[in-house]
Amino acid sequence: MSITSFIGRPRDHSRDTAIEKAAIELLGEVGYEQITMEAVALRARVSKATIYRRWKNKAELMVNAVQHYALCKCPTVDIGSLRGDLIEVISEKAKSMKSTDGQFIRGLMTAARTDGELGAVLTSSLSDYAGSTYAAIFERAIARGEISDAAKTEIILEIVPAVISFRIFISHQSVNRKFIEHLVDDVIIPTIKHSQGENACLK
Amino acid sequence: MSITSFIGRPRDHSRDTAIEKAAIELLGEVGYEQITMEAVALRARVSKATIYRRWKNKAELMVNAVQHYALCKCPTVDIGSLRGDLIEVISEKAKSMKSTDGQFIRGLMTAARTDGELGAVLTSSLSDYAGSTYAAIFERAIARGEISDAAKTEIILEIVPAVISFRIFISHQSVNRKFIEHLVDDVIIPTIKHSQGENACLK
Amino acid sequence: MSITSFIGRPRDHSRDTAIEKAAIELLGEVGYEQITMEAVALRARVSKATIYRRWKNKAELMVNAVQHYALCKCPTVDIGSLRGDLIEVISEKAKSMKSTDGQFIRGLMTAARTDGELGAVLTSSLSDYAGSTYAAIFERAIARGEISDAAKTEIILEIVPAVISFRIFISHQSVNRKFIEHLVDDVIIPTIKHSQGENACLK
Amino acid sequence: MSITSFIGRPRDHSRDTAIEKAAIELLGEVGYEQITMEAVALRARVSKATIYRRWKNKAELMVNAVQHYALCKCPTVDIGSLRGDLIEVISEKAKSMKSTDGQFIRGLMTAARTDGELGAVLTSSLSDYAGSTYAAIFERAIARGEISDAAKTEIILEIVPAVISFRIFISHQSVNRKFIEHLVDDVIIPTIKHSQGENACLK
DNA sequence: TTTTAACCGAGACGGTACGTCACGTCTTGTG
DNA sequence: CACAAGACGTGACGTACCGTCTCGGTTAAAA
Repeated sequence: MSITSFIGRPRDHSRDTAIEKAAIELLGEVGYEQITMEAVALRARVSKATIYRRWKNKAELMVNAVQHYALCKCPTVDIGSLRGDLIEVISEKAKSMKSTDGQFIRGLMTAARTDGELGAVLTSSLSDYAGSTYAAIFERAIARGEISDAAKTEIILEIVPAVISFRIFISHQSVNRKFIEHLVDDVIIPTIKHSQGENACLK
Repeated sequence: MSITSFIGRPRDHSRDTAIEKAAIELLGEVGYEQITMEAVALRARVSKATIYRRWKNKAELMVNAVQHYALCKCPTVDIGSLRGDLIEVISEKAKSMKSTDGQFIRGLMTAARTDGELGAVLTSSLSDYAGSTYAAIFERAIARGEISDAAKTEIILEIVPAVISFRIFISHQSVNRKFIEHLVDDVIIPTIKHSQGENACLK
Repeated sequence: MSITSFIGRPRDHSRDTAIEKAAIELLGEVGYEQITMEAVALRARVSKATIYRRWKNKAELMVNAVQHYALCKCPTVDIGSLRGDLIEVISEKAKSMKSTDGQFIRGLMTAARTDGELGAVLTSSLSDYAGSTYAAIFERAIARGEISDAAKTEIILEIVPAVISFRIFISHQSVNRKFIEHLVDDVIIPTIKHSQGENACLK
Repeated sequence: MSITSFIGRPRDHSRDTAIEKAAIELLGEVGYEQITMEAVALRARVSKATIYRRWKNKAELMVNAVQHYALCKCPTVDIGSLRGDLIEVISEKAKSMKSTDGQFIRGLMTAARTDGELGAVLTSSLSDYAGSTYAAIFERAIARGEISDAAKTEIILEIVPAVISFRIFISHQSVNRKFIEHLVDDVIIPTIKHSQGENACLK
């Protein structure tokens, strides 16, 4: 008398991981549409049928793979000041986005287009991915008294990844130290200060 | 005896337009990678060879098509105040991005991925596309004395399309009136004021 | 303590029959290579493993199934004359071959191709199948004194099924009454008479 | 002003031949269902698409290939007597059927099963193949006066290939000299004589 | 006017990946 | 052990699209 009585040979979930791992690696190496299901299967030491038993096509596989991967990647930095932390973490994100992670975003967008439903699923994973890192920074800034508890920081969580990905994927401009400092000093900080009320200037 | 002397039947440039038109239509209807060169040719009543004589591949065709299309779409608004103009034009852009133009951006991103060189080409076209509209708004605001000549507005040209496209294509959140007002009031205006110097607060 | 002492659950031989029955049915319905082991298993309410525990592959299963099926189908006719009996039984055979049994032959040929060894196995089963019916007819004809004991009838056992299956499966000509009479009157009877010696003509 | 105005690049019919040639060769080498479209394409130095542009599937390709091949293979023998000619040509046919040609027949039957229409097409090709050879033999026998003009030989054209293919493909018995002589002496010759009238015995 | 070379439509072609399907094997839990 | 259920590796299938090519035929500048 078992709780879950299953029937037939159970799926080997280690294969799920192997496949997603292979997919992620290839995504970083060759880019979304250069990826071959054959290649994924080969690298995961798995048959194509086994992949298609789990995901209905390439797009679904890739999105799921990226999701799972993204969820366990939350870099933390602690320079000691809001400005320093922001510049540091944005630099990190930009760097990673330029390399492997960038392929994720591209892959996600392409895949999400095919299946609208994947878009929603994507949202949460990406927000989590981007959000948790910044949230920690703002919390520490509040703790240090740099900014007040009342500061509305949500919009920052949107602006930063948006601007960076736009630069990298669309306008193909470099996201260098100078730009990041400009972004932090002239957009983010003023926005936060403004959100703390008119007296923000008087601080 | 001219510098470029050519012999033979001259290229029919009316076909260029027909092809790009077909490409744009299909982009809006089915999305970048569902587009078939066969389908473009069919709709443009043109042979595939005629397309490939003009563009070296699908990506190039699409990017060029979008460029030409974008350049002739610069909506103008004139509400009478910086805030009003911004809210109005952003609303417009967001609306258009949600429909046909949205496919452009996606198409562009996908296409740009394939050929890095296209990215650069893309940059200018998109900046022009987005930029000219906002530029006019800021100029009028300066003329009205709302903001000083010294205001650094370039970064706004980046933030706005970036944030909007991120919402629409990636996080799939709605870009409604409330959000746009939030963006204008709590990010754009503060950023501009800040760029005018410390005395911005005193105004 | 027996010579072959086995341990564990004994094989359920009722499943052997169920599987062969399913195989035969499907053979008649869809033809040899449209048959799926999955389908056989499903119809026999049996698992694929159970089939493969009994036969080493599809070909073996099918041949065995057909063998067992064939052995229990020996129509008997008794018109009262050699000519009448022959025409009658050939008509019957032809009719059955056109329907279900036809698939058998095709199946057999295909199966036999894969594994040469199956050919031999097949031979006896088919001879038995075809042979026993005709043998009875000739015996009665001998008993009636229509033909002598010395008549060599073996070759007839080969010619009749060969010609009929050739018509049905290869040349796709109809095997009608007229043809059968022609075959009996102008080939079979002369052949038998000839086998009884020179004096056959004198009869 | 041309008689046949065609549109588009014309099919390279040399490829038709190359493909069919490759198919025939492979049929002889590995047998019908071991043949891979990939392998055919490779050997014919052609792409798979080119094959599928001409035939809708493997079966159709193979049948057509065999047809074209069969039509140009009509062995001729001339020993000088009906009996000798028959034994000779049957031996030849049997030998060839056991090797390469045998694969044809098998392939044909398998393929014909899938598409009923192919059966008809097959008929003529096979009759021609088998028929023309025997026809020549009987004509010479008539010319020599061995048999009368009235001899009905059509049924022989059916019996011989039927019996031989039955032996080879179904009952897997050898078609040796002894059997062929038996067939000729005890079936074919008596049948022909019988067809010449009752007085045949008196000759 | 004739030549000439590029243009054009149509579609064949080589290539490559796709997603599907069936075979025969294997791995579970249960009887 | 047998058995049901079904995952798994393998390998062929037939399809789709890309970008190239090869035809017959057209078109306008050059000769």
